[in-house]
Amino acid sequence: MSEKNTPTSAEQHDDGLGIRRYRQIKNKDLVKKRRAQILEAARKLFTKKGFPVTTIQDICEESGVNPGSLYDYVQNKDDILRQLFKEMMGESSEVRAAFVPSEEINDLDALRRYMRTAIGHSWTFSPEIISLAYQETRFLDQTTKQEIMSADRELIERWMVWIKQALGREVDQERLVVIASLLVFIFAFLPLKGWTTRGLDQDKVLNATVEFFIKGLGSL
Amino acid sequence: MSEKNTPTSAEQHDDGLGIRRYRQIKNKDLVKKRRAQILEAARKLFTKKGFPVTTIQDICEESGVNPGSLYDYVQNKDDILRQLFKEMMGESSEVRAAFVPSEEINDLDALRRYMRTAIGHSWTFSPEIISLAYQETRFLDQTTKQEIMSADRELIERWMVWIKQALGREVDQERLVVIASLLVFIFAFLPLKGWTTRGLDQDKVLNATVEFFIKGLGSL
DNA sequence: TAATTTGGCTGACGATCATCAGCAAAATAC
DNA sequence: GTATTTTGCTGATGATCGTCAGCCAAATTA
Repeated sequence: MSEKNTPTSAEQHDDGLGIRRYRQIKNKDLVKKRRAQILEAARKLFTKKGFPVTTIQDICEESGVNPGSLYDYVQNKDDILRQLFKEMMGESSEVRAAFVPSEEINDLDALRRYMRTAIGHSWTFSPEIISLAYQETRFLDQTTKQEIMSADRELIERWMVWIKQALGREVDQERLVVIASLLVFIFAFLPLKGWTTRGLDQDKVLNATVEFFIKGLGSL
Repeated sequence: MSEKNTPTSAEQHDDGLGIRRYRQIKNKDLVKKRRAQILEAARKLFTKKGFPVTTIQDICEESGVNPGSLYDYVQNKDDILRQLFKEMMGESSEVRAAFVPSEEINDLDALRRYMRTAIGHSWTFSPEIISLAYQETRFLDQTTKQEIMSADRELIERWMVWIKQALGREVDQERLVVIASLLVFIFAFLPLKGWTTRGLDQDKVLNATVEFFIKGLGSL
């Protein structure tokens, strides 16, 4: 990633929070608070401008943390992106857990209801996070990248199960994969193209999308 | 965009090809050739690494053009991205023109056939170009960005017409917009997520996608 | 209140990058 | 074969950015 500008610093300590520097901040609550500030600002900026063009100074201005202090709370710029993803992954798997359908999905109506909740949720909750996840992935290390990919895959598999349950019959597996992929894909990417649906109200888009998908299942 | 590192150069000329420098290359064929080299290399690199992290040196290495010479053929780094888009837009509108359906789309079968051609084509032809178009848009100036957006919009409108013709009846306009948008969206973005469909052969994905869409039209 | 610790912040270092001036080499003209 | 134009390329310039050492103030402790 950014191999540049990495002077070697002598006398580093490890505070168990992942920060390495010649001194450590003792007040853990403060560390948490500042780190949260930094990540929040970074999320906003990375989303808007992208990781590489966002400067540490930008982050400092947006978060109110002084450039001199910033390195007391995060390891380096790359670390900020990594932390952000950790947070997101945790968040979104929590969310996903919370959004395991509250009812058994045994018919199309149940599927429809759940789909509406799930899509609606993913659209309103984290448009920018998702955009971040898919656009800035390339700047992450291999492991984090793979985590994201497997999360995606897992989600696809869940939808395959739900769809099959809703239809209540055996279906062509290969087609099922494709459709479930399209579904997850739409979830993730529509926020990115907010301008596509500009002028239409969210609710109508949501309805149209859900009905379209339900009908589309007829191809299975 | 990159407001940095822009020393003012005295005594500039304009060669009518958009290059401004203290001297101009006389051999127009050479200019064309070198520029093509540069753009080809840039396309490859921007696609793989992204615009901001690709350095001029990278482009020089990949293209074989010397860093000292490069500025004889393009204005600056931003210009390279802009040129690339111009090229792509020209290319793709040519392609789109060529792919105006060869037959009247008066029923679902004709639509199905055309959809297969169009999607298949857009998937095989320019996965990386499309990725470029959508991921690096934010680094372009407002005008170029708007060009792209309106090309997209235009395409959506065409599909709205074709779909309506295929169905041969009046349909809910708002839903139609959504579906056409989804279609164009899928066109553009699936190549990006090549890994989604990894392990499945293109042809099956294509079939499943088309059939899914055709069935989905039932929601109109 | 004095001594000590802890955190905020100024200023600087080293690295990289885009850009280009000026010279060497090649090509062309004479 | 010399003179002149045209292109290739070395080397430098200015700007920015990530990173951090070290000084100062505030807070805590004694």
